[in-house]
Amino acid sequence: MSGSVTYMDIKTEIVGRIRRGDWPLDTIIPGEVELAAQLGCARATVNRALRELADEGVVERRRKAGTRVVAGQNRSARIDIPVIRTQIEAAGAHYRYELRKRKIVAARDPIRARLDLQSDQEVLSLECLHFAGDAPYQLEVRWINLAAVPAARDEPFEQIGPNEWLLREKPLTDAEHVMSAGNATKHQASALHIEERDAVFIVERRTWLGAETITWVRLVHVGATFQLRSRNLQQLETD
Amino acid sequence: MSGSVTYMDIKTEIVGRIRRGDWPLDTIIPGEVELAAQLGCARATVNRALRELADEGVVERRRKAGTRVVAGQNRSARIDIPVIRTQIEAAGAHYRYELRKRKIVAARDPIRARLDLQSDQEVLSLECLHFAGDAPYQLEVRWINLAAVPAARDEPFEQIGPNEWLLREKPLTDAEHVMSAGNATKHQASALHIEERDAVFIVERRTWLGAETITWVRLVHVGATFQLRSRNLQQLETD
DNA sequence: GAGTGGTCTAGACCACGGT
DNA sequence: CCGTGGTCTAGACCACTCC
Repeated sequence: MSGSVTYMDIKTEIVGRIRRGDWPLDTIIPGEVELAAQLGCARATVNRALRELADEGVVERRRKAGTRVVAGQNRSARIDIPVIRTQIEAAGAHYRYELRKRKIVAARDPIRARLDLQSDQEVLSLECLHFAGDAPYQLEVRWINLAAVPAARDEPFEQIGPNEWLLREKPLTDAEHVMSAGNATKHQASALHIEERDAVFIVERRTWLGAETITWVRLVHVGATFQLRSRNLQQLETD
Repeated sequence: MSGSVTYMDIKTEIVGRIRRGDWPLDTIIPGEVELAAQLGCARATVNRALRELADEGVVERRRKAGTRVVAGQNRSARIDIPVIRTQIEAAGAHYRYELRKRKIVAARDPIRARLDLQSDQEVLSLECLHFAGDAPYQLEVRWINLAAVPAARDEPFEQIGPNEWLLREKPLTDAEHVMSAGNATKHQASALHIEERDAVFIVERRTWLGAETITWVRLVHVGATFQLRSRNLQQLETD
């Protein structure tokens, strides 16, 4: 019996064959039934291995057509957008939060579109600053859809940031992130204690609960000190 | 029998319960066996649903301890780093490639460390420019580990960019991306036809084949026109 | 129409990790 | 120790899609 063949074994074996050149790009690899026979395991095990490889972008699968090698074509990466307090404290710095603005307004056009609102519904407009030690780290400009999150109307956001508050109060089902670079505006520069036109790294996030848009936020970071990292490990055995 | 319960049904149901507040943050939800009984399906089906939810960061699983709700804590997003030609052509623009520099050198320190080289091994240093129509779109500065990719020594890279060439020639098992914002250096500004200190969006990528580092590349984009997007859909039914 | 992946099931054994 | 998740199996039926 000698221990079963695991789905990890199969992934390693298949990536190995691709790597060795046995299965060049665009090759249609053998079907699940045949692989199961070759490798001496159940089809379900092969299926799990191939499903994960497809998920990682190594192969592409289509019914009837089979499984095709596309390794490397789809450069997809998984990034973690850090929770600000966690990130700052992980770096060993003291985290401080400051509310700069809090105002209930009728949604005008750029915001109305982003929150997907029909009429001039009320939204909560917030501006906050997050510090790492004494240095400003992130400027947060946020709009919250009050129709979706009525409880936000009574929350002062003086002790707790809207990010953490929303995480606690409101589950979410869906998120969109847009990352870009920009030159600091006068306003951003003065808030972040940098020079005007210094580079800033901007993350814009929209979140939904079902079909309802909850919030839109622009997170502005000092470009010189901020990075997003991703590492996709295949966890292959050494050979 | 009324059609089986699918793992998707289970995911929807569980996210629904979390959303409705039945299972607040940090709740330990029922075990697989019990859920299978409740929902009328096999344990394997529940397992698949929970495994995927864990993968998406909605819950956290530990043997013996059970499955805990952590929804929203881990903001992870999947982004696709576009293949430059595809991206430009998808936008309806003409793609043009230009080689600006090609040189074989002994790896000095910043590069040696990035490529994880032991001694002063030879590396291929390249600089290329990618155009969308007439406008420079991306400046590519790349080093290739010649020990790992000897064939690159004989490739002129005049007709084909190193990105596309490497994708064809060399599989990869692992990739790391670092994204940041910066102010254009004089060199970058002149290459990209922008002003010095204009914001640039920088993606740095390292790739590996097994334990061997293949290449390190810095991709510099005009900040005002470049974005990375991600959208994590939960694909829940409307309710 | 027929072949391939997509999924469910029922049962089994294993491995990790709280107690 | 022993409960929980982690995985494998063997078999079955279904759904998509290419021919």
